[in-house]
Amino acid sequence: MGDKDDALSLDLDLSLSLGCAQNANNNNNNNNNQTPLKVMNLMHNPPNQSLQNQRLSFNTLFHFPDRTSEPPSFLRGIAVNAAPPPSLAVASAGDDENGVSSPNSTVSSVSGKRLEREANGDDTDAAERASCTRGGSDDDGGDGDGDGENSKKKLRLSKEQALVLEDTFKEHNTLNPKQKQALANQLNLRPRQVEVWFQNRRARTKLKQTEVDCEYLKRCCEHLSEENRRLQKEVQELRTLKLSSHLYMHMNPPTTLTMCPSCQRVGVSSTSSSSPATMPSAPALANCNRLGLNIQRPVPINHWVPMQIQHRPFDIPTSRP
DNA sequence: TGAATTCTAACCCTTACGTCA
DNA sequence: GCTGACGTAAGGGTTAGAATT
Repeated sequence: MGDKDDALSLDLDLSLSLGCAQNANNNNNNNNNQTPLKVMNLMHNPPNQSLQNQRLSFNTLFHFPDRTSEPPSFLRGIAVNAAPPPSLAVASAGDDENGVSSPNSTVSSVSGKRLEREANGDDTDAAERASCTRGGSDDDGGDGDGDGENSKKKLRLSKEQALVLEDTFKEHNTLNPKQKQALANQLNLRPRQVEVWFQNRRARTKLKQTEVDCEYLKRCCEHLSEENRRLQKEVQELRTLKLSSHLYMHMNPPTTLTMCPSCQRVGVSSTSSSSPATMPSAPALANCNRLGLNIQRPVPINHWVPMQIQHRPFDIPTSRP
């Protein structure tokens, strides 16, 4: 019974996928666990697509325009934060030159990678850091981290900054360096801060999407389990029918049985004269049909004709958001 | 032209700080 | 005031594609 096996394998495959989905938070770069998002991407993409294509498909999924476009117009001309006091700015710049954390730089130990980054592309980083602020709302002033001691002091973005970042993220979930720099200038932040914010924002989006995907796959699993049960029941019924039809093999094989919907009697439409007396003949049923009841239900009893089990396409139980 | 190397940007996991109940 | 949970900025490592040699 291949159909039964197919149904079972469907069930099994989905269960395996769900198993991966529930380990979504445990994956890392060194293994190839398929998070639900990746699973969903694999459902829509050929399996040999690269990770880069998956990243691109993320943009496609959320209908983001290309990320080389200019910043949205609403960013222009918005002055969110005031510039820091010159003394602070000078002190910060000086600290950075000495490799000491600035009040706004939360770096306690600047990594070589970070130094690389600053030495190469982000040549304006130091200047940006010198001019960036803690944000307009939480300038408590008493933090006392201007000494750049040991621990990394956490910068809290202001509501205005977060709002602009959020709006920008709705436009593009990734930024090219040009956009990043422009946004950083706009918000008086370092490009690195903008970059980190977008990275964390993408992670949050992905986490939420993972949760949604997990729920979706659960529903799919339930749906397929129910379908599996239904198919198994159908297979059992067909087996029973097959067994009972063996009895008719020893009789003169009528071609069809026809049940009169009005009198519920079954007629044999055959030329054989040995039909049971208890069954009405086909002409008798034809009389019933003349009464306006032309609902005949032929019952094929030739069990050697393969039953066509309709494989329905995988219909989604509920609409996804 | 193809291989090796370097650069860059994105991703991921983790850490640590700030806030709040 | 202390504490644990939670949110989030940021550090560090990895990876893949592009650029360069």
